[in-house]
Amino acid sequence: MNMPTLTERQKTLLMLIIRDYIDTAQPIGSKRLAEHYNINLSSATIRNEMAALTEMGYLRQPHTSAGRVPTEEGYRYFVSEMMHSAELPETVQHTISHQFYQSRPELDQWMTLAASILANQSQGVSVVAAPHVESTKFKHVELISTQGRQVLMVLVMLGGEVSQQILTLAEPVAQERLSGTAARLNGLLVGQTAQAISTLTVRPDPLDQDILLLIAQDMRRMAEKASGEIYTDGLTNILGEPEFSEVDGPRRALKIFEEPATLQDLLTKTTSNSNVGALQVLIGGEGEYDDLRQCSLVIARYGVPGMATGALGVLGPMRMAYSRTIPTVRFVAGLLSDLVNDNISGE
Amino acid sequence: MNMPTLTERQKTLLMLIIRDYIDTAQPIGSKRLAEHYNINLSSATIRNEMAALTEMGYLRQPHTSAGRVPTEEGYRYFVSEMMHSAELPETVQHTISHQFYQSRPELDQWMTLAASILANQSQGVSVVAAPHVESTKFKHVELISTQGRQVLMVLVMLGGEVSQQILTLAEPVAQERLSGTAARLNGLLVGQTAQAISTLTVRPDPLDQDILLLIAQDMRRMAEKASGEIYTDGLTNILGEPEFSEVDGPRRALKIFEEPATLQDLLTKTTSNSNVGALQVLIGGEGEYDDLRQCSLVIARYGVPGMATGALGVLGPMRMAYSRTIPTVRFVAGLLSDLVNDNISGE
DNA sequence: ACTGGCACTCGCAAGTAAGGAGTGCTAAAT
DNA sequence: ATTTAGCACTCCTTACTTGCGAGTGCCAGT
Repeated sequence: MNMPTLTERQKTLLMLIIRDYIDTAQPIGSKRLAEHYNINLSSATIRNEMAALTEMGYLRQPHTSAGRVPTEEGYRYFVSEMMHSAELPETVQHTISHQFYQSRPELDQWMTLAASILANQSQGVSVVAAPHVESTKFKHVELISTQGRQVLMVLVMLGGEVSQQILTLAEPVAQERLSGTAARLNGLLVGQTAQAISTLTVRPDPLDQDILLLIAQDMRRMAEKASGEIYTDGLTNILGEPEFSEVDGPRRALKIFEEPATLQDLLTKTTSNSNVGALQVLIGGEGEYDDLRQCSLVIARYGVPGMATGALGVLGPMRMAYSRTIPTVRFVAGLLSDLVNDNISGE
Repeated sequence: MNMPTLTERQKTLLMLIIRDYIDTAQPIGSKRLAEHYNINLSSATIRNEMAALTEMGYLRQPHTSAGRVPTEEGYRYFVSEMMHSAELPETVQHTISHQFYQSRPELDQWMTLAASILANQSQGVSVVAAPHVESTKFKHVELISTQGRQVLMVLVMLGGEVSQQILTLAEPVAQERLSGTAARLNGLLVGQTAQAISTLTVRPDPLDQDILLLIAQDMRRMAEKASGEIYTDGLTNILGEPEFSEVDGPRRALKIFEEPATLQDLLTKTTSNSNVGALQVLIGGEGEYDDLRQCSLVIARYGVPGMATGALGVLGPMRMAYSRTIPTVRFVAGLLSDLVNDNISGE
């Protein structure tokens, strides 16, 4: 795979071909190209250039005498060229922002909305992973006797997340004793991680130790759960695409969405080494993900590094509308970052 | 559509044909039938009976000279005949129960598990709607000052559900005053519905009234949200079915799953007039749901009537494995009913 | 360096023919 | 009266041709 420089003309031609192919899903011929776009070139010249581009690995012929189709390498070139120039129209930006700021200020509302917007704008399948709080730190615990041996435990984290759980104790405990335990633990645990908490020993009341362990356990569970929440939308969008109607390609691609673990893994792994705000485009599974061979994935990480980050992206056919998808993903990622940021600093 | 009685032989034949068609997805001919199953009849006799069954509307010929295929009416007969006899094998029952009782005792775990089991057993798409608490009644409120003007409000319902929310007040309020408000409201509101609460007026502290309104609002929101949660699994199962690979049938059917509102509507409407435990089979959309024309839906309501009920079901091609799906849906519905029941009475 | 022209390739659509599965009907057999 | 064997008929399926056209590569001319 050599990487020679393209002449300006070859570049223009390549971009045209790919754009056209993305629209029509059909091999692009030299004649068609010469007629539809007013480049002052004859089909013969274009043929020569096409031959060169094919030689270089950017284009491919489905069969001896058919038009050209972009290769994965071709798409990569296309994307890298287009990446910086693409911006979402201002009106669209406003519409999207508006939707976010007028929705209820709750995480799952935002996630659902983000998934919906991504799917609609890109006409692909969207995936949004809820922000994962990177260091869950204790802030406050409250113990409330509700009925008999049952106690409601409310746990507040430094990030602002709250978890509640109903405990069933071995024997009834009076509210005063519970309050004492809570007060002592609050004094002791502020700012600690689950890890640290589980190694502590506390004295006066044996109940304290029990509750402490439950707190550590619940904090670990939260960390797990928060990172597991995945929102998705637009599953039906890609079913209509021609490349999916033939073989069982869609099954293999959609299978990924049925296994949250795999998906989660994919999102975190591919974006873990990239910064928030940076955007990554995986074309054709990049040789690693076999189930995504015919697909492309545009993903980005969002959130506040070191505090809470998540990932979001769009899956589509390799022939996806990158020029629409990429700016949308970037914009929504930025928006969510802002929201997460507001949320953390505000609470 | 006349509804004549079938002879015993016609009945046997019809059942055989449908069962075979469900397996093979191909029109069933008289010869094949005579050879594969050892009924002591010649193909000619079978042909006569088939003609009769066709006449009565239970079978259909795709074209003049092809085998027979069941009509919707045929499937209905099949289902109604099979309904009572079908039981899930004990070993399977145990396996499933086991999975439930060893999972974490949380609602969303159960829902996910139920969806997963239904999808796997039936090889269709499963839908599980979380139980909707029919009368959300107040039990307890707790107000905890966390930081500055921010207050954590924890709301416990009679059914055992808990909701927490962070309020931002106009000005900082001391914990003592919050506790006073909480105590007064707790005394006043126990057992009341959101509806009733929102009409009350409370005196001593103006803060009381504000909090009261927030409580009512939060209770209404909870009621909404609880009924909206839908879990689904096995979306890719039906993509492999031959009836979906041709036209855009799958798109139309799967579209339903993209709009939670529609789905919710379908589940509640079709099961609202049936008792918990009763099972309903919708074949071919029953003329009402156009998007489901080629599909069947097996649904059941579960839970404790008057307290909390939900719905669950399986969507598949009309040619679905009813003999497996129906008992599974029934069994899982029963299981979830027990779990909901335990949950309500236990807390 | 570009373009017009030309021979060539090969997929695609339409048309044709053979094959076969399945049917309905009739007449004979039980 | 019911079942069965036989037969003519229908019409889908498959395979095989054939012609067309889009597209190509290359060469010679501008």
